[in-house]
Amino acid sequence: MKDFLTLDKQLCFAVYETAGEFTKLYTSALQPFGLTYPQYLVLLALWEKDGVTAKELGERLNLGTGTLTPMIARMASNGWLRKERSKTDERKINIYLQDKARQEKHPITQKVSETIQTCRIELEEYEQLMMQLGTLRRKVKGRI
Amino acid sequence: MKDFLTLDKQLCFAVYETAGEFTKLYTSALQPFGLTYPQYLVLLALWEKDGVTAKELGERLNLGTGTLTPMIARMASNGWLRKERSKTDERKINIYLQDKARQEKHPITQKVSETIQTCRIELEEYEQLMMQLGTLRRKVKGRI
DNA sequence: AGGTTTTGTATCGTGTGCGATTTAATCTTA
DNA sequence: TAAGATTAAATCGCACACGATACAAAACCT
Repeated sequence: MKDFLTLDKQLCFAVYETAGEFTKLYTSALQPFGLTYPQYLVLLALWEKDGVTAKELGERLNLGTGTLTPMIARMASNGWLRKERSKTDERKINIYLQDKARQEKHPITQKVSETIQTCRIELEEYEQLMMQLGTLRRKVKGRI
Repeated sequence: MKDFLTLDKQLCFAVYETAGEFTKLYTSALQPFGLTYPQYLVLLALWEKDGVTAKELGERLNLGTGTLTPMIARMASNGWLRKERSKTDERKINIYLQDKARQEKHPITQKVSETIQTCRIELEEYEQLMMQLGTLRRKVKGRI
């Protein structure tokens, strides 16, 4: 416990660096489609459930309106999605995929899948990490 | 292997989210000192080895000049560090800690250490994660 | 119903993060 | 040694990411 600072430095940094490497990998895979990594995460969320409000999307992705609003605007102007003010509650914005996003789903996911597979991550490794990162994330989040 | 896309989504997102939670935790711990999380990482690197060039620092932190140059400028104007052009090679910039950074080292690391300890991360968990993240990072980095 | 509070978005300012370009200094090599 | 290549920083443009603030619509409340 006495070298916790050194250790801590390494864990926070390990997560920080790994996230950076993922961003670079996905950026290169997505670049041909004119998508950024965070935009791809938005598409992933919408491919699972379309027509959600900005708030729901933000909760799903852990992003606030300060990040999402301009991002949604960019993606709308690039033809990926469409904003529509809710009829029943004028405060809400519903977000819908456009045809382009539905049509490109397979090529995009195919390309990403191929790219990820070149990393040769073992299934066991994958599952362990998912579990441990989940535990870690909950602990870190719970403390704030 | 057939649900790799779904799994993949979850791993990249798990790393992405965890990094975000760390950022929030550190941001709140460092805010009293007027430091951001990336700036704290710069200090950590310099506390270990002072007087390095911008390039060395960038390699240590995995950051390019487009990120580091303005960050160093901000930290210099906030009194944390000092830039000095190398005498022997005028292209290089050496970066030195200022007194403030040396004096505040203990209070800062103390506060961070306390904050991290509230997460109650087990040593075993910690070491496993460090190892697995290292492996993952190398695999992801190696593929680009 | 009308005032208050809450809620959902939008906007703003600051700080990363990155690829591409630029500039100046150093190194290479013919 | 002078032209060309390489290297180290700086600069630029774009896209997150976040906290704070603003604002309008809806809900709440006697």
